[in-house]
Amino acid sequence: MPRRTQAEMEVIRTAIIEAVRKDKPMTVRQVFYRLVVRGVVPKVEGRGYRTVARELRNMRRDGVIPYDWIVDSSRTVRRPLQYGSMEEALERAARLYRRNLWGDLPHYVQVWMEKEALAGVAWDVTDGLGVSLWVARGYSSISYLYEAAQHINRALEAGKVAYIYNLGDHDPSGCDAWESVVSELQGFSIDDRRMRFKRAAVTPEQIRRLNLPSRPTKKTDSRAAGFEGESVELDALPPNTLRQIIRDTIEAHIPEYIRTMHEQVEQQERQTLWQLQDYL
DNA sequence: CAATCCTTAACTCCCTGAGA
DNA sequence: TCTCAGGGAGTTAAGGATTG
Repeated sequence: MPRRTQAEMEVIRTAIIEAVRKDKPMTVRQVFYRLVVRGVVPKVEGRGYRTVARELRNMRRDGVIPYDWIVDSSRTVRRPLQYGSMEEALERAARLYRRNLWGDLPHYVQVWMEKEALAGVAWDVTDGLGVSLWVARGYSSISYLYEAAQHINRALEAGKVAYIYNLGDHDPSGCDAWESVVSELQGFSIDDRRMRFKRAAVTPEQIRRLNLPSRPTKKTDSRAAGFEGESVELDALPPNTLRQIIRDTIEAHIPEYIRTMHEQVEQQERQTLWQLQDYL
């Protein structure tokens, strides 16, 4: 494959700016997928992802794209949490106070995502509904699965039924990676009869109903044998549709009156925390 | 039966060779 | 000739097929 001409690169750069301006802040991979869906770059590492990643870096260095339009969610800072005063600590506690919505519900819910790129999109929803979000990053690690299983087991011990939902690509590796999460979590479970696993996206039904853009299934994928049809990226789902799917999935476990009551109690308790400052 | 290679995701730096 | 697109290789965690 010959290298691209400057004119061709200019087309890519224009598409990048357009995509980022519309959906910022985004990860590099999100931008890459946007361009793949639009057919601007191929879905290959070398001439696709890497080109987008490099151009994004250059454009940020050149000041064409602001640094805070692009986020790197794969690297985090560990920094000490410190307060200037007790008032400050109380203020923070009041602001961040969250009452456990699930305490009185008979179900426990976990959401699993295949890739980090869309965790930011999903987090808004899962966080708001008090549900943990687990990002496997392709195939999960045994350590991560064990940790998730500890949370599930605590819920099972409390007599709850655990619902574990998955969002991932509809491709051989994506489906297989989820299968492996299911079997590992079952293996760690103290009672796998009270566990329910469900793929929330991408499902063949969603591909048909939402007319999602597909790509040919990679024949080189060692798991391609036996996989039916075209592959569809989770990224092919519009962000708002993805959020709605997650919201609907979780809210199915929360009766409306419980939620209303919960919000009222939480508000009162937060108020109490604010008032504690008067005693300092 | 163990080693090797390819697959998933998200990033980076370094170097080569083709386009300007 | 010189710049820059793209390939190679690297970090972490895995599974599966093939090779020796």
